Amino acid sequence: MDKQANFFERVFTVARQIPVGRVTTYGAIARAIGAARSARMVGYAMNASHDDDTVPAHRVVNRNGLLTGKFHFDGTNLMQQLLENEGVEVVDNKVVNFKELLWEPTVYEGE
DNA sequence: ACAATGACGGACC
DNA sequence: GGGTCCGCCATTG
Repeated sequence: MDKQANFFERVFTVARQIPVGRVTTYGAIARAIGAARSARMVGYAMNASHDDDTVPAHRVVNRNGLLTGKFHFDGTNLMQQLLENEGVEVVDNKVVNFKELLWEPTVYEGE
């Protein structure tokens, strides 16, 4: 469990650094925590983020800029609503100007 | 310990 | 350009 919390904690730490009105990808976060090939785990960690409301999981999308995780939120379009609320335009479950809004997290150098 | 799964990503067709 | 398959790696059954 400790290990798990550690892994998720890395993801949460980086996710919290995502500026408002900006988005990032699972792969970007994965690299930031030193697990470039664990992009799926990032999404998995996001699933656990429900326990931590300090993690803006709605700002995390896949490499396509598609709101893949929107289905995991309470509402069907809750994720989109949150993004639009922050100024991120979303159309067809996809982030508009995704490339421009894409924010690359800094490498989390814990310890 | 083994097999299946998954909020991804890249390679391949 | 679009659809499909495989690989990654931690979590869960």
